[in-house]
Amino acid sequence: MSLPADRSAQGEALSRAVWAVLAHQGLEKLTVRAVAAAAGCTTGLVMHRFPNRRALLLHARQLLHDTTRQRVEELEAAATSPRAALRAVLRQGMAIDPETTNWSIVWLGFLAAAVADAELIGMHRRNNRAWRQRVERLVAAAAPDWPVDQVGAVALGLIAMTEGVAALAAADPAAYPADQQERMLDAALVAYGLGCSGSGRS
Amino acid sequence: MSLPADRSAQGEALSRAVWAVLAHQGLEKLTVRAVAAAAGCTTGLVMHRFPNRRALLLHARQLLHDTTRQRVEELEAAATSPRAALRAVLRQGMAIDPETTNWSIVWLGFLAAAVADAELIGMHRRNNRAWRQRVERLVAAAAPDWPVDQVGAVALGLIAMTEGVAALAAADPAAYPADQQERMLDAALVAYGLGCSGSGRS
DNA sequence: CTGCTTCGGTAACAAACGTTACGGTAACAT
DNA sequence: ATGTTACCGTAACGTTTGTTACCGAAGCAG
Repeated sequence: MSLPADRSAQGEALSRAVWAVLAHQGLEKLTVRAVAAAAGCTTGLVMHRFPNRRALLLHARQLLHDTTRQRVEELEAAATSPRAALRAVLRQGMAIDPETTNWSIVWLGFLAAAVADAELIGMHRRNNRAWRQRVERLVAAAAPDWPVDQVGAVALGLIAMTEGVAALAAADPAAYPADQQERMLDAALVAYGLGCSGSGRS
Repeated sequence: MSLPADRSAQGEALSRAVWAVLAHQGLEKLTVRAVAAAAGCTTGLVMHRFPNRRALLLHARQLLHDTTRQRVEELEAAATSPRAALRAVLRQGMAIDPETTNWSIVWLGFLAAAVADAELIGMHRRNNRAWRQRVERLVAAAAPDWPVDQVGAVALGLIAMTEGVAALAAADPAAYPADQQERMLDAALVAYGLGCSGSGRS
């Protein structure tokens, strides 16, 4: 496993190593040496690329957000209807395959690390508020005649539900298989009056 | 701050110190010395009460579950109707005051710590599956004529929603005030057809 | 070929960690 | 009063942590 020559690409590779350690070894083992080992280099390279450990974590956190936002925007652009867009965006927030499960674990790790770090918690709040506004916009587009507070309550319910099931499924994949998560999401969308055809529900 | 003389009460006090450190300093600062300082004793007492740090964490984790279960059972017993019981039990799972917010942060910390600890993740799964069965039972009691899979999907949605909003509110209390969480819960219950009178909704 | 800069690995540092060993004190039994 | 036991604070152990300093190799200019 060799690192890329480009400088910013190295920072990205190191951030990916942070995600890998966070997903497989947990926050307590998230040391500079473990990240270096996961990236296939030594601690020297890590400390030459970032001034200290916190800067490495902050970069990895921001890159995680940028990556998910880009993926979400692609999903939203590819959707054929507002309700399909809402469902697709919410769906990727759950833990329905090994990749999204990993992201959920990493997300949990960063959240736990943010408890004692003002900058990390600030990044979380900025990113999460943007995420919330996006879902509110999607809900409003899917139900144009709803009053504002209903849009807010339903969007909050959907956000919390996907975030919560992602955490639960990440911690216990056997008890929360992908199809149960999808049924849960579709049942909620139908109950809220936001069900969309084409999702395979009877 | 003096510790109680009774032996098991000391273990409980130390577990409470674990919660305090986890809530205010985060998982990364959860050291034996920090716990001892929070409990008002030295590391000697901690290591005489528990064989090692992991045993301390495991005890604190189990005590957290036992405490919440007891509180939930009291709420359930005090409810006047199945739907009121469901709502009361779900409500306490959110982060609607400083106390429940603290518990959410502690819960997140244990979940993040469980990533690399087989015993911690086992405890989480046992406890969470019991919690899920309880909510499914409450949903079935609140809607006796539902088929089993609908009970499961709705219960999962409610569990995930409260768990998720607790995490979100714990990380950003200003953006997720208590009344928004309650409105979210009531909107979901009404949408699922589980709304109960007396919750103050118009 | 020689000098200079850039890069990254090696080794070491102080601090903090979990854990262990020891010592002193209080309570109880005899 | 004396021996015994339980209790817990003190101090130290070896290890691991983040961070720093140093050193050799590679690339380029002259």
